[in-house]
Amino acid sequence: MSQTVELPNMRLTTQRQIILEELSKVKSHPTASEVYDMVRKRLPRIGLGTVYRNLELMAESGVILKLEVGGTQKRFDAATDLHYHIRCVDCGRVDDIELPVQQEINKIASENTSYQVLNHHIEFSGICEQCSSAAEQTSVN
Amino acid sequence: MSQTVELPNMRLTTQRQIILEELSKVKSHPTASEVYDMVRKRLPRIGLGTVYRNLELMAESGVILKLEVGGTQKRFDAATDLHYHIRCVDCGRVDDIELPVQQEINKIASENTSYQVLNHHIEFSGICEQCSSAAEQTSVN
DNA sequence: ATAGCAAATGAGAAGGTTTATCATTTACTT
DNA sequence: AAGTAAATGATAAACCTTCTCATTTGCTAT
Repeated sequence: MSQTVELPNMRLTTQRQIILEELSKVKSHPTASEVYDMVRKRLPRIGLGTVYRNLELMAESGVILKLEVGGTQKRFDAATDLHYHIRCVDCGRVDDIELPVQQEINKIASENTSYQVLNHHIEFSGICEQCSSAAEQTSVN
Repeated sequence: MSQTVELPNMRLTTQRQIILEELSKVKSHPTASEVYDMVRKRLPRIGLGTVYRNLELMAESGVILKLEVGGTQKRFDAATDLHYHIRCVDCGRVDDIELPVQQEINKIASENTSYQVLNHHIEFSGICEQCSSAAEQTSVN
């Protein structure tokens, strides 16, 4: 069943729908250009600017999540519930990590800064399975 | 007193020394081009590439810290002890935040991922004092 | 001291990601 | 079904970072 998606204050264009659909399909955290590649299979004439514009707009309105994790490119996530991420220092891929959300540390942080604390994100870094086994292969020689 | 700085496997060039000195002077977490501006006051003919190259090299050898926090630019920090950061969502400035380092969560994370966990970083987001009071000014009208 | 050499620099080009511009198209209102 | 503002596609521009290479510089071994 396809549920109607809430896109506040924007028109429901084909492009927007398909961008959101494609992003929702994957569990990875694709970059804008990866989303562009996915969407282009269904809408070959879509412009890269349209993808950027809509990812940005949807992130602003809270429909999706923009991850400003390490690496050069921003990544996007259709799952908006708060969860943490782990990034491979070798290949740059980003995965979710299961870890109870520590909502109480916002409070602790508030007591130690002049900022008005809004949120927090924990990013782990490590080496993913693929890169780990690839490294083993090459070191055995 | 000026202490001799350890720069393993690299020549002690004037440029490197001054880049490190200038970075050590500030408590902020400047971007490469901000470091470039600071250094250029003392070495007007230094190239931007040299600044990037050396910040990268020093980060690799652990002399300084490269922060891959949110926003488009990477930031650098002369303090290499593990500590957390808070970033202003309005102006992008980054400050240290006092918070006991939760080294135990690396272990918890390890039990919930196929990655080999190396490290973690917590980034808070919020609104800094300046932006907060600036917003108050404009809303009172 | 100084000659030799590899490493580092400076200047510029090039690469990659993201944003801006603008004529044309499209979704929505009446 | 017509009108209107928003969105699109194509392209250029902006921006950050990395690369290239001739020249300079720091270091080593005379």
